[in-house]
Amino acid sequence: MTKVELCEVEVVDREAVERVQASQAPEEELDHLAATFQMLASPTRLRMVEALAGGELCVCDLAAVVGVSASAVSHHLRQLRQMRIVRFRKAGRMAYYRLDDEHISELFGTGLEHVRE
Amino acid sequence: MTKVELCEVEVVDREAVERVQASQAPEEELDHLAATFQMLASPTRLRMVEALAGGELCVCDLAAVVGVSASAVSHHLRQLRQMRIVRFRKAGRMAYYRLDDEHISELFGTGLEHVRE
DNA sequence: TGAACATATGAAGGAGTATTCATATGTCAA
DNA sequence: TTGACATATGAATACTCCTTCATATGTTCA
Repeated sequence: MTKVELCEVEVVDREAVERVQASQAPEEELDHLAATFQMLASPTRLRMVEALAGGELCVCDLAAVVGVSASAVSHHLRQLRQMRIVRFRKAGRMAYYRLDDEHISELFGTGLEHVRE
Repeated sequence: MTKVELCEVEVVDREAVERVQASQAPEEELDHLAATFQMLASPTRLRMVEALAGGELCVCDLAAVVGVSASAVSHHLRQLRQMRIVRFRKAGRMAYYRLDDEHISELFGTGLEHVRE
């Protein structure tokens, strides 16, 4: 029996451990949530989110705001789309992006409050 | 003049770009915010945060809840401490951790709402 | 004091990520 | 229809991160 197994078995407060374990969200939900926060874990993408909080923008203008290439922005936008952080509408050859819902700006705002305090 | 420079200069909606750029948070704040979200971008740390949302726990019990070694948990806790996601009190050789403030569970809750909808 | 223990930390390997470059797709305008 | 353009995407490289293993620190108890 290794030390690791001991540590998992000989908990200090077994009741608390079991209670907390029982209330944990399902694994796929936590994976999804982690992937969502991962999208907000990049200064470039945060700039994009902050920019879109002010209204929709096309890819080119978004690239200008955050100061990276349109290619890089497009790669980021695909990820943000996949995690439903942003959605977009096509208008001819342009694509206008906006935040998906109010949860996103709420996350941004709460996070900013936290780092500012 | 390269294509990238063109794309940065020839924006579609110059006024929008300048307005949005002017309202962007300072760089060090966005870096800090990105690092904060990074802390929430791991299923293991999210489990830890969710566990601590139910009250304080010692390192060993936290390791038991999330199912990783005490060493791994300790490494994570150090990062979470540095970003002020958690704080702790020492009691003899034990260390009891809790969430730093209500922003953290708010972020967790808002994020969970988003992925569940 | 010395052994056992809870926690902390340094180093390292393997996995994942961001950006760039090159190119593809689809749209507009001449 | 052809050329220019906005956006999208695949591949590759450089970079960062998570976990494990080994070890250190500090505390309790015999």
